[in-house]
Amino acid sequence: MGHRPITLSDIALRLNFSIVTISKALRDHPDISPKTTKLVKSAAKEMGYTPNLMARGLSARKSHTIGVVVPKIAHFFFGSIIESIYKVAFDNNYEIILMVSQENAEIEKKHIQTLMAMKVDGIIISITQETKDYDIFETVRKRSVPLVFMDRIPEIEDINIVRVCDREGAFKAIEHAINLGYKRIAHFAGYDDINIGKLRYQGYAEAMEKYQLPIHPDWVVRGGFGDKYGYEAFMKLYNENNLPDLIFCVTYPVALGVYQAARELNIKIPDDVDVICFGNAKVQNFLNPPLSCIDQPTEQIAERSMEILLENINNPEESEKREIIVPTDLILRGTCISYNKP
Amino acid sequence: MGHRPITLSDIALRLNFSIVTISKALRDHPDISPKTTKLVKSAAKEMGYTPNLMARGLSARKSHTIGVVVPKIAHFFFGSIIESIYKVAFDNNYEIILMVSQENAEIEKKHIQTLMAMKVDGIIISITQETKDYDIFETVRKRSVPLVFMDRIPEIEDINIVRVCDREGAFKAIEHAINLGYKRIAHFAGYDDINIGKLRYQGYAEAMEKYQLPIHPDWVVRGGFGDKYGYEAFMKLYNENNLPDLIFCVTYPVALGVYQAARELNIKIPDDVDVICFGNAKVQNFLNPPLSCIDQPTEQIAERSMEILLENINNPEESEKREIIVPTDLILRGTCISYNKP
DNA sequence: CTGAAAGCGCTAACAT
DNA sequence: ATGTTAGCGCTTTCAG
Repeated sequence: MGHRPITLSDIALRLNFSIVTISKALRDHPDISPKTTKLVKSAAKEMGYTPNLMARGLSARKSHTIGVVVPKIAHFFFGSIIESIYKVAFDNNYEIILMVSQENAEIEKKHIQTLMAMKVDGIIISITQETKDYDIFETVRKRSVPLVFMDRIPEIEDINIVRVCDREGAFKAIEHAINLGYKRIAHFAGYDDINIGKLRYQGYAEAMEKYQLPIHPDWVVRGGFGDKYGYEAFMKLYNENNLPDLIFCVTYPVALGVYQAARELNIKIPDDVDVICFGNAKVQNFLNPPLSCIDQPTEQIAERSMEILLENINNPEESEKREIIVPTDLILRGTCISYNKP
Repeated sequence: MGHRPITLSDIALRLNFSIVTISKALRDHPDISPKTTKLVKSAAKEMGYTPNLMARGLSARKSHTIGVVVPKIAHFFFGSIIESIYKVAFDNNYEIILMVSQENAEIEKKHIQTLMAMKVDGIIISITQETKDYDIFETVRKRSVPLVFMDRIPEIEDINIVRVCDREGAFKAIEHAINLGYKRIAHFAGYDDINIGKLRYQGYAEAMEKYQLPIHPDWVVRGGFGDKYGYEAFMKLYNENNLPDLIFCVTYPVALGVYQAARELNIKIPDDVDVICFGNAKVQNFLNPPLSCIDQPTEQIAERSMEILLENINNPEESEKREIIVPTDLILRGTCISYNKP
């Protein structure tokens, strides 16, 4: 069965034109007369022609393909971002080559190399939590492959960045809580050697300082970004008999861990301990009580990243680097909406 | 500053070998002496050589690339499957080209065409809810591109299939509930013109019949697979004053909608109405009460799909089609674990 | 408007 | 063990 795929040459033979004419006609090149163009296109369709994108890319030195590297994918934040990136790419006639680094810096490096080997026209990346060696990004720059960092940003100079305003988002949330009447506010803070961990803590700290509230050191619990860590952190404070009135979680999985621990300990949210977190996910609506949060507009992050990348692809010269900071929104649901502590 | 990428020819020039020798050495071809191989490899590394995968693919007629098409991605089930597919691909030195059809049959068709144009070595697909026209799959077959259908299966003959045993999974869940003492069991059933909708209903119906329980027609509510539909279906039964003792939801988002409606109506789960659903997601652990479900082992689905596809890629001749049915597990958490109705 | 020539970077056959 | 020849399918000059 496996008929050899139809090529330009097949169409050329059939129509008694040269390969070049066929190639041009198919791409609506102004050289070719409308009549010929029409003829060629209909023949191509009839014969079931599909262009060979590898050949086209090799010849044209342009793959019309964008590489995207993210740490994981079965996660609401990245899942939404990726979905939006795909939409923008589709609208702009680009294909996406998605790579998943699995939070592993080695794999990440390999993926970037593969993407360059595939001759993608540009790369969007959210780095892993453990990425410390930034040489590979230097290599990318040397090869002049346009590059945009998204959300998880390394500390290097002169790069394109799209991120949420973590500091301000955290600040707004804590200020809101303080205005409600909260004073005893803890922060489950992740690590501080990654930008989101550091900046969210800063926002928290600034708000506390502005209203002259003490930051109890035991209430800034570090350790991770997942539900397990949220669970353990809550248990720790509980066992130390040191529960605060409100917990600000660095990510929503951390808040999930808090919900779980609270349920097991029969501690009521929001009455006994209230919760708010950074990061929005649809499922927060279905928790009991629905979880309030600082929303990171994934669609905007994706769109702006693609926008800058496409700009860089189309103007390889004008290489002024951009830093886009997307604003956050406070989304109030069933937590952190009133203060009713003794 | 955009140095032209290093090619085989650059290395050949430097080492005074022919291009072919370099090419072979880099791929550990037995023709080449170990000494030369070593020399070439170190030179390549030093010069920062990266192979051009488009050129290699064009020449070798093999892209070492697999196309994957799914309806969506920011969804736990597909997200997990994709993540596993990426892992298997990585271990087997294949790259994944992921396409998202957004539940749109037109886009799906375009994606499949693009994948063929990119000369992927094979395709794994989960079709959209609205895919009715199966011509494109015939085209894929004609071009002898290996193809595996995963989870969402069209009704055509002689294809590779990997899916969960929906019927049996549903049956097991309902049987479990009946053994607990449940009799008044409703089913929020999605649509029945897609395999998962039809088969899950069948499992439900068979269990009810086996234990000679009546299927109240009003209790089989059709309409969709999302949380909105779950919410509305619950509200409908409530307004009709016709709530059952247990609701079996066709997907977990439907169950989320039920949780939301119940909370708003102040109806207690599992005491007033109990719930179980098809489909597992981590977040179910964090609901109150934690939601029991029929687990679809995403890792296995992904692994088996890749396995069959790779088999087909490596033995293009032996084209006997396979149908893999992956077993489900009943995962009991905080719902559907006891019967305590009046 | 059309086409002939050259080459993108690589690999597979066939020498040597 | 190494090299020569011939493409893969397409696009980009450049001539007609």
